Amino acid sequence: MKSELTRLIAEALRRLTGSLLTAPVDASWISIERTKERSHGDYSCNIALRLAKVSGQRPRELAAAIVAALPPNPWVAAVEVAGAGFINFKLVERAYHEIVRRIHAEGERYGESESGRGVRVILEFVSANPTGPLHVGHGRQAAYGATLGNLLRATGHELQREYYINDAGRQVHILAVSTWVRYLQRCGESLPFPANGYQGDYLGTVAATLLEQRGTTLRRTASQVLTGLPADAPDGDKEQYIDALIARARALLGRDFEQVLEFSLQAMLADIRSDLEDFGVLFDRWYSERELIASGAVEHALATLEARGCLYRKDGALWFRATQFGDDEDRVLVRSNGQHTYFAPDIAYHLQKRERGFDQLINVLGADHHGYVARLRGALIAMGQPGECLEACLIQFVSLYRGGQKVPMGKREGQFVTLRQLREEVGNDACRLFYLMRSHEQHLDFDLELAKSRSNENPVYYIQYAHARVASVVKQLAARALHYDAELGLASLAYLDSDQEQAAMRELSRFPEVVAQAAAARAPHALVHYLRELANGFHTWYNAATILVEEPPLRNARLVLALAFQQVLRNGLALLGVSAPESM
RNA sequence: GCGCCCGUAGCUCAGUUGGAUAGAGCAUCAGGCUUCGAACCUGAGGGUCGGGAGUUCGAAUCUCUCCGGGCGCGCCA
Repeated sequence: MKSELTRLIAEALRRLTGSLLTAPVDASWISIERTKERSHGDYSCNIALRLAKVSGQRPRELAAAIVAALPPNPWVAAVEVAGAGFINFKLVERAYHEIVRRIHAEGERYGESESGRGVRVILEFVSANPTGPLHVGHGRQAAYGATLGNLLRATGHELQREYYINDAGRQVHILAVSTWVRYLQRCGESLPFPANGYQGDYLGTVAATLLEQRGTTLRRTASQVLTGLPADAPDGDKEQYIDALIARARALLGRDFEQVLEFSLQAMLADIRSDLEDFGVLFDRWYSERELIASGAVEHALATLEARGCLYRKDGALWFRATQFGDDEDRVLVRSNGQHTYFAPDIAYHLQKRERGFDQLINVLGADHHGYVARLRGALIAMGQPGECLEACLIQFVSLYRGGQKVPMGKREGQFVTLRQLREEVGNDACRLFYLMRSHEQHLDFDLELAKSRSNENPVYYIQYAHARVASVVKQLAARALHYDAELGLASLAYLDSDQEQAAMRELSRFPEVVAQAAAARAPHALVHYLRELANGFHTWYNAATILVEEPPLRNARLVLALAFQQVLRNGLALLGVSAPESM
């Protein structure tokens, strides 16, 4: 409809060119918007206001001239000039009946569009280090990424969803040694847990399983482990200590060290995967950093940078000239000890994403990673890629509140709340919706009591209830020995002439635009707000009108509208990953 | 110190190429079920859009500045 009206305006402007307008007007200047207020008609155009300046006309006079020059159109019932010079369109009723028919015909596909056709997108999200369970912050990224993926698919993008597994590097060695210390403690050895180890209780469980499977074959005495090691924090340096401990573990365990590592890693990954799967968060591929490294991708990336003269050696390390590409300082890629930093494989991974043919690289990241974006983009540019192809969606932090009190979440002390705990406490539906309710750019206060409450204070039920209410009406049909005649209903849409019904059809027609806009703006929360308004429209109408009336045409017309509501609610909830119950 | 994000009703927040009288939910107050589910609906009160200046027909939105909060600035990941 918008494009239809844009065409009308463009045609009118063409007719005025040479008389009122000296130069042709670019079509991109024409914007058609939905009116906020019913009295302003259905759509509005501000072109006269925008052109007033360049053409030297008074806005209202120009608007009147444009209106006079508009070609006739069967969908437009009335056009008028209002306010400072807005051109308002009122559509014929049939235009809205058409929407109801479309929803009926398209069913679960209603809302989809082609705005992203031909665009290949790789969406990387969560990608949490496999060194512990996911926490509530990851949960927000998971919900956001999953829904953004749904929105991108719904708008025709060619999408790949990936989880990048950081299964190489120092942190997995720390994971292995942390598990081993827990294991030794379980064996009865008395030794302290390293300050820089992974503190959470979960490793105790992993160690217990390890003990079951391997018996005491991995046991070494505390003095074997500790003798000659530097002091741990707070007296010494926790980094030096953990590195020495890792070296000692390797020396004492030999090849078994790798097995402890692998065992711990797989345990963590299994936990993360099942957690996400239970949350309805799916990936097309789990991409292993180790496999990436083994494939030679890092050498390839370094060679690409080298060939472009973007590397240099200093203090025995290999540096990337990041400052030449928008970063604050140059970055080390290969340390003086020969080990590469985490940054090197990351560059390789993103170069490879481009080489796999993706146009857009969307990364969903925690807000604390924002400093990292410029660096990565710089590297892509340095390797000859367009910097705009990388897009970072930074997800702000989550605070949990219980009864007005902030729940302490210290990751260091291992007392953070896990995603699993949160899901078990409030349920997946409330969890997904609460995560997505607010703009991702906004710090989120997650109220546990509110999310759990089965009351009118909880927005989750408001939307689901509207869906269930329609199902309930349909069930009533049988109880009253009536049946639903879709054909009759669709032929009787003119009976839907109340204010609520007119407003309902207007609201329903917005859905594809909302989906497209939410996808384009990477803003799933816009969909939540729309669904709330849609549910409000339904509840208002439901309270004002009786659906199951005597006259068959009116009854079936209202049933068609009710089912259209239900369809759009269901489609929207599906995009959010929230269930649409028939009863609750 | 430098950089990024945020500041809108008592509380939690929408408001994205600058548009018409700044909107929701919760909370508060007043109403509505012998009728398809009251987990609902109707109405009311509540605002210097953090302060100030600028840009223009028009600013919550853009620019500058100040104030206040969050986060990031490693040969850690």
